[in-house]
Amino acid sequence: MSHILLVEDDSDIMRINRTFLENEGYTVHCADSVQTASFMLEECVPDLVLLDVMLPDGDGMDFCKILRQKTQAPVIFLTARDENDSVIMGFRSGGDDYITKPYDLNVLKARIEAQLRRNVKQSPQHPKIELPELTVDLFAGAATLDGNEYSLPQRELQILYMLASQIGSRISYHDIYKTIYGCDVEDSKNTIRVNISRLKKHLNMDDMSTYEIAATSEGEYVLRRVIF
Amino acid sequence: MSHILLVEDDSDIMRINRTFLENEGYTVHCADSVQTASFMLEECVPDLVLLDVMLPDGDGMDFCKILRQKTQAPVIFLTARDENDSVIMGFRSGGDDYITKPYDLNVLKARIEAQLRRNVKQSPQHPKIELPELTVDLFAGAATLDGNEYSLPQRELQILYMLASQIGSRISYHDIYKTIYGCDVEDSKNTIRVNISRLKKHLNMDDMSTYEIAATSEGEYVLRRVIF
DNA sequence: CCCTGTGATTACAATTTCGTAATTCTGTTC
DNA sequence: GAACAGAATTACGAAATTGTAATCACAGGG
Repeated sequence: MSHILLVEDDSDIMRINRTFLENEGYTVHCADSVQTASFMLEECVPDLVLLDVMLPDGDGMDFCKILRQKTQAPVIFLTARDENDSVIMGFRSGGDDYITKPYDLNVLKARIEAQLRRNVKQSPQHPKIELPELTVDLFAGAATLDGNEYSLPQRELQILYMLASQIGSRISYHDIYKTIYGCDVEDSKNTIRVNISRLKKHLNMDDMSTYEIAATSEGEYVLRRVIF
Repeated sequence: MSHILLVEDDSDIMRINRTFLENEGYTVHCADSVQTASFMLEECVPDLVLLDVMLPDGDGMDFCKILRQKTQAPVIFLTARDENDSVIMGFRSGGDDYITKPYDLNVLKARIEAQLRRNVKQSPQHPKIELPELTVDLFAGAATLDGNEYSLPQRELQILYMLASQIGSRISYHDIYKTIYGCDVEDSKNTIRVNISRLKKHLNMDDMSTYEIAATSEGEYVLRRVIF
């Protein structure tokens, strides 16, 4: 279940919140000052932070900025102030929500759930190139062609990625080599040639494939969609 | 230099354009019908297409849609019509510009250059995670930590990518294994552990690094920014 | 102080990766 | 057809990758 870091200097409020949240199934870590909270951050890893704005040894908003460098966990400010300026400052310092005291515990619960929901739905969507019948997934190190998936070694994947990201335009040996290796060498052609050959074999590219890698007479390669 | 595919059925206009463009240093491929143009596409790989809307054997806009599946080269329509509907149709079918006859050759040149410029500036920007003092580049297969660049093997890169994309939140062995291998196995812990150990070594992670990979007592890992 | 369990690291070996070089293929010119 | 050039593929071996298993480190409990 989710871990919540509760930063609050009023011991009554802390106790009430803690009990309530623990009953809801959360693991609660408590701190009553900026210093303690900073220390706790080293120990626990919160999924969400409930942060009082007024703390004995500092401002919750300043703490929020520091916290933001460590985690992207949502921060909900708890405060007595409800002036617009304060709210704006809260959001500006990286807060995700702002609840003014006194508040209903079920409202608190609902807002916590909303924040946690938002955070999980930000599911990892890896960068991918998706063309009809061809995809290139850098994270997975794999590509699909005509419905089949093939995992590819780095060099081949890099080349395919470059070609696919500029489908239909010519890319020189030179450019490919430079992009992949960072520099250029006299005899870069052969290396690229060999790797493209390997790529084609790995992908089972043949006359029936939807795509072909064609070479121009000027030392360039093109990925092209074959239309029958 | 750039290759231009010129599709135009009026032989006078074609000749004039061709001569002019070749003098400007372009390589020009000519076609006088949709069929010829389709055929030429198999031979040449244009960087830009000049397309007459009215062709003897079909509509330039239909051809444009076909062409779009093969290449993202910019398409400039050349036409006598200048009704709004036609212009809109042209853009809708995938065109990038629309020039009405008669036109000044230098205007044509300027528009061609503008399109080609737009296309090169779309330079390849690889997907990257960039945090302060830490970057992860899936394309290059490398990461930087505290100013030093390290190239990483796939497994370690995948793990670092997952951790970095959710800095400060806990990720279970389970999740990591499932994301990387697609399935989950009974004894997934060890594999992940070993790879994280290797990752730390590759990155020269120590007490002085800006980031640390911490394990929780619940079988999870967290990437955290260390604040001194 | 010795177990013991768990996490971290190291060792090892099968496999993969990948640049270089050799060979084959293909089209062009004479 | 021979000769050639350049492209494509194959061959090869050094190096890297990576899952598994063994070992080490270390805290908690008897």
